[in-house]
Amino acid sequence: MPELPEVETTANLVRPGVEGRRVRAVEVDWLRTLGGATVEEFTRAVVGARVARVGRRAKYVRLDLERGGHAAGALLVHLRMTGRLVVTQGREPTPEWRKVSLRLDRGTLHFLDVRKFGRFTFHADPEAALAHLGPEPLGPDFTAEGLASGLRSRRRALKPLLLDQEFVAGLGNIYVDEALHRAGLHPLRSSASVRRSSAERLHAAIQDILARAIEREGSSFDTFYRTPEGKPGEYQHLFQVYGRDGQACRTCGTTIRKLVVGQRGTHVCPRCQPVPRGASRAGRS
DNA sequence: CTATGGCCCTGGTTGC
DNA sequence: TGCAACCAGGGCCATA
Repeated sequence: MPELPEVETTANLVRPGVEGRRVRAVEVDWLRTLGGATVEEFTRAVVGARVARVGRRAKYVRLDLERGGHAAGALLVHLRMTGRLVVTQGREPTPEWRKVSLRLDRGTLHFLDVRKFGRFTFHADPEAALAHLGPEPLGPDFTAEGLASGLRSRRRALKPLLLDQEFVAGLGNIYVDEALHRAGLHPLRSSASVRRSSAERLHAAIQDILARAIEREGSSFDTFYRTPEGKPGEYQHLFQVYGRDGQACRTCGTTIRKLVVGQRGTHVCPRCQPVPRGASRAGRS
């Protein structure tokens, strides 16, 4: 559930404590977190490297490594549902639910993950590992024209298509529901049927909602997501539909309904987002 | 190409 | 009060 705004916030907040630091040692409590590498392989790839840069691509926090001033692969951290990154200093105790730690020449980067779905993986060729991802929704490659033609060229329900990281990278369940509501589009609406004007509204909604969520350091929808400073995000107070099942739509007063679309809890305002005729009937309340 | 369903996980919530 | 059942869900995979 950490989506683009939460991942961006995480990268921004751990950056000062990590960028420029050298990895002295690693600790691994849960092997699957390494995504298939052995502890020995992971250790060899990471220990002795310097973290040259902390960034974000899609829902990944990316840590670029260097050795002797030359690129030496990257770590890709995917928070999935309950992953968190935190930096501790001195002899602060190891935080609860720690799965992987990088002991740095100053401080320690910890990856915490209650549900163990997250990944903390090394890639010698990070570009190849990220090659399948679609455009960044806040980047120059994500245009209204591109979105409109992308929707037209597919025949999928809007919600699963927007969740597809190959189509556009970084959206998850919460922000898709919010963006579709803002654009007045039903999640089961066929992508091919979306008119140009609606595609433009959807494009604007995605960009505006993500930007505002980043400003507020993401959303804390459950007890797990916290910024690396330990604070909850603030965007959840601005949710229009997500988690508002049974409450009144802030736009029109109609009761918000919860459906299931593609196995995902999905929130709609029946009036703002009219049910499309002929939509695949995947959704039920 | 598109859709569906299972799997991985465990803390918090719900129902009896 | 106690406890079992259920729920959340991103990405990946197999199947239709």
